Amino acid sequence: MLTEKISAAGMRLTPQRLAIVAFLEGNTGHPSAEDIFHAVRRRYPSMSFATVYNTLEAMKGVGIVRELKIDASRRRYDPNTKRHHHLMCDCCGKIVDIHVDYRLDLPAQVAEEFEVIGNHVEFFGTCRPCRERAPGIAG
Amino acid sequence: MLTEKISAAGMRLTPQRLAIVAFLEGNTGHPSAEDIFHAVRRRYPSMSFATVYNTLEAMKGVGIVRELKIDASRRRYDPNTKRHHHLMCDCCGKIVDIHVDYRLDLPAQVAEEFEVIGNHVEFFGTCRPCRERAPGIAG
DNA sequence: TTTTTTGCAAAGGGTTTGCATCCCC
DNA sequence: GGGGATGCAAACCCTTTGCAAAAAA
Repeated sequence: MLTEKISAAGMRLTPQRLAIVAFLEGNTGHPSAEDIFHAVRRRYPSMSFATVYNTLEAMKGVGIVRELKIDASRRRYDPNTKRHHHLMCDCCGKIVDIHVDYRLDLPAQVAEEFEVIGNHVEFFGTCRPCRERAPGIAG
Repeated sequence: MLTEKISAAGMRLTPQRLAIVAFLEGNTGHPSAEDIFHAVRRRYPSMSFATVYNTLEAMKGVGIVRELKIDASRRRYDPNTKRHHHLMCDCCGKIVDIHVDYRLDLPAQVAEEFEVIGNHVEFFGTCRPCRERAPGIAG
């Protein structure tokens, strides 16, 4: 449970955080801060953007969520911290998880200059619904 | 030359575009719109952000430049359209090109649902200068 | 009680837009 | 000359900040 990770990290368990965590737990939709804000606001009408961003930043720092840079116009958050990658549809923007562990070695020359901690692969292309909706255009 | 690609694409060759292109040609620094704006403005004091963004958007649409999403707080642009990947230093933010052609196959189940057009790998870690500057902290 | 967290509202930074003018082709 | 491109300024969107009030531990 994410809640356990939060208190284990020394973060306080506030109802707002519990609500945010409840929304994120098992969520594979890669929600933005606004998505989270609106979803959580239904239960906590006083919820503010500041709290959403504060909480996400704190959880990010403790490794509970991951910030995705796959969308150029907003940050998205992923509660799945297991190593995985993403595929984004150029047409509808849908983001899909891919659980594959690729072995990606750097050229020796580069490896000398950088100590790699991790990697992330973004695939881009078109999803089947988009292809079927607009054949020859979407792809 | 990028200028040839511009006119070949039916885009007009304005002095502003030539200046932007001159700055981008061979530039491996992954500049942001603001970087481009300031660099070009030295020669063309009337240059506006609108023109920079218009031009980048147009060039992007024609495949002359690529928009990088590696930086969460701003878009960066890469005139290198050859297949390559990037490594970003978590510490100083430096972005380095990696010219490797990885073979990344999707799981069959995913491949049925998505037609992949391309991929991009982001490595994150620490560059040598950062490690030497703050050993044990930076990495 | 102590320290963190919240919520508001305003500010900040990057990007986009509307529109009159300009100028490449 | 015509249609695309420019430049300005304002608007927009997402994110961050300051600070007083509230609440977790």
